[in-house]
Amino acid sequence: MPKSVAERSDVLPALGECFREHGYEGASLALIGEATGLGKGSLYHFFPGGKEEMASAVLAEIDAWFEQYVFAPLRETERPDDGIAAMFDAVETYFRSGRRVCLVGAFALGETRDRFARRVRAYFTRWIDALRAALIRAGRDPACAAALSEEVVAGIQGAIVLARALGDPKAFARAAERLRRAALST
Amino acid sequence: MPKSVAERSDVLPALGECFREHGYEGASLALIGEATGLGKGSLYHFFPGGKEEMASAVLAEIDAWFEQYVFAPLRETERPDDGIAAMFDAVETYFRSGRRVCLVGAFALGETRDRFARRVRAYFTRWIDALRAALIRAGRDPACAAALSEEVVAGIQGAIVLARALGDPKAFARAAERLRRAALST
DNA sequence: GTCTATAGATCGATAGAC
DNA sequence: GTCTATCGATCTATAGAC
Repeated sequence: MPKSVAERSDVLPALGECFREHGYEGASLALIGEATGLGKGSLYHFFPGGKEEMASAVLAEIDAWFEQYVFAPLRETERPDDGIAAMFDAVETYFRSGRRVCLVGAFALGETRDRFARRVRAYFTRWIDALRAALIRAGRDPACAAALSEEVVAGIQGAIVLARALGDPKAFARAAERLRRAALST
Repeated sequence: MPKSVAERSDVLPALGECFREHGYEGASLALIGEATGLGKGSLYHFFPGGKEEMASAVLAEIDAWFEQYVFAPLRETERPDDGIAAMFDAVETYFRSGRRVCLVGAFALGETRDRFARRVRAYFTRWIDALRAALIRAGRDPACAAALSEEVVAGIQGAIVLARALGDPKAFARAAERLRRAALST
């Protein structure tokens, strides 16, 4: 009996890991099929647009995850410091202390930057905007909040690069801790 | 008359830009031939190891460039603050305000991380070590210098990611200016 | 040293049986 | 919905003429 997948969203996690692991160009349909356990026929049934639609769906899911666990807490938590703390908790878990790359950041740096430029820009814009608003609610003046929000988001991306380059997850943890203190010390 | 290239080092700049532009997997030999103006025959004459040797040679050249214009000034400039300022000047020029990606960082994030892992790690280790030593010479205590050197190098990488993602070179400039002040304010 | 031609493998994508 | 078979294109790499 052939295995059946209820919805295409069921394969998105494996799809995401495959793109994270091999990059957009490097993630061949053979590797994707291996990672998802699906043949090409099934993959094209779920994603008629092929690999580009697969990557786009993964980016949309990442967007939704960050919206729920990072951006929304920043915007909606009553005490802004709680939202900021929740952001760091979520981010440190999500990126597994730098062992897991940020697919959006990797797409921004890599060969795929033009193909998904709008989605990539929207992700970072919303992150920075939500963090800046929280910092302002926490009592920072707008200019400081704008600079600090960029510093934190860029710092997290840089920490992932560094941790991967050094093969040292602790480098990510150190940077995250430093950024957390900088963001919370009003 | 067929054009002739004196040495393989003559094609390394174009080769580097091609890898920066398209990534390791994305830089096909067709694109590389177009970027360098050389046919496959010539490319394999200079790089018998194929694409992997091409990328390795590019990384070696990048390493040498940073050794000369970034690491050595950090280590050897008499007044450490001058070395640190020279580092920021060189880096801001080299990365063209974030319009040009760091190939080493991109390789660290991307699909190619294992293939060039040693070279990637060595690049970042030497950068951080040289900066940390300069900060200590400038009067910082060792723990602070270690943290700050990681912060600066990761911050630069993150600033490149962010500037590319937002399509806004000013985001790189702002981050570089902030990091420069943090590194120089003893 | 540079080129063209091409091998052999793999790519993304499609067709059609079940 | 899932599979296998297969298409044409493209890939890396090689061979050999000049």
